[in-house]
Amino acid sequence: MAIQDDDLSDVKPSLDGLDHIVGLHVALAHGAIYRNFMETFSNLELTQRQVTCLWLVGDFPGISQIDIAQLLTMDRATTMAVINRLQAKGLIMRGKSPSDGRRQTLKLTRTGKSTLAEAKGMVAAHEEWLKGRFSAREIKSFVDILKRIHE
Amino acid sequence: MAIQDDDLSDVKPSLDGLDHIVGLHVALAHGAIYRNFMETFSNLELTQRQVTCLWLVGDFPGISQIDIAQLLTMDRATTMAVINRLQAKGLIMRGKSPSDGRRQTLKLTRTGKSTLAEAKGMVAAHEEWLKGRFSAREIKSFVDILKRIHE
DNA sequence: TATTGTTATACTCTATAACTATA
DNA sequence: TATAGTTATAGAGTATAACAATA
Repeated sequence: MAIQDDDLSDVKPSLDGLDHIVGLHVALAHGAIYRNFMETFSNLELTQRQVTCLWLVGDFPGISQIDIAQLLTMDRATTMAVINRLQAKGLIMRGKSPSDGRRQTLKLTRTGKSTLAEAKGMVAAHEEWLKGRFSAREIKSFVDILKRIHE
Repeated sequence: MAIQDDDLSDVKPSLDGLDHIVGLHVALAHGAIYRNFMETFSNLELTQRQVTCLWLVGDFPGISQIDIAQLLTMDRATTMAVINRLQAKGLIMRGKSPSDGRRQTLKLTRTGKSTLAEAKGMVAAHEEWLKGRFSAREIKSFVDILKRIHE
């Protein structure tokens, strides 16, 4: 008689059967990075997405929502939601574009500027946690592959 | 007089200033993979997480929620939510563990088994999309690094 | 006391659809 | 017609806190 398909009570569960799924490893690594990020930013109460958007507005004052959406591969409405949260926190101002009435111009508030500066320091710490265990060569190879996936 | 900090109207926004942030590339790659996955699974209406849990239950009939939570680094309540969705779709059955009354034993339903088989074929297609552009050596190096991040 | 499941609650990200204003 | 922003709505994942049952 065949073994019952539920006769696995003494088998220790593992991910072995899924080990070849690259997408799973990406998802798990992303989750680990996400958790360390949130821990690092527990004081500032900012998410990865929010810091990234803040950083972009800092780098390109007057940037529009659609620009951010395209750079981060987000939907217009998704971008709207993230920017709304940053505005509610008082970090970003919306204005009208003088050249194109359809566009918003996004800029950092005074608070936004100082918060971004602080956030950059924390991102550096978080990145050190992430990169510290790898050689520069490994990081380069890793980022090259990631870019070929998302670009 | 200094240049105004909003005098960037003719600058094309880019991610250049964030290019050194490894975590961002992981997030963007994860997003790209997520979107292709959802597209691939639009018929089956299953997410990455759901397929992963279904696969684990298929590999280890009788597995408990806490086992899954630990393998995928999820909270107990988060795992509960995912399993609830799979049960609502009729793919998973809950039972009592005979040896430990605190534990649930999770098993696939008949529908769950056929759905998992179908899902595995689609995961293969999705993984081909992901891995097709890389050499076996690149994939190995990539997965090695991802594992060192999440393990 | 510790573990497992459960429920309640909340927040973020994600997207689609439809509407408004502008180009 | 096309683009940008907006609003409404919905679903998924994530987590914390507190409770019940069990070990």
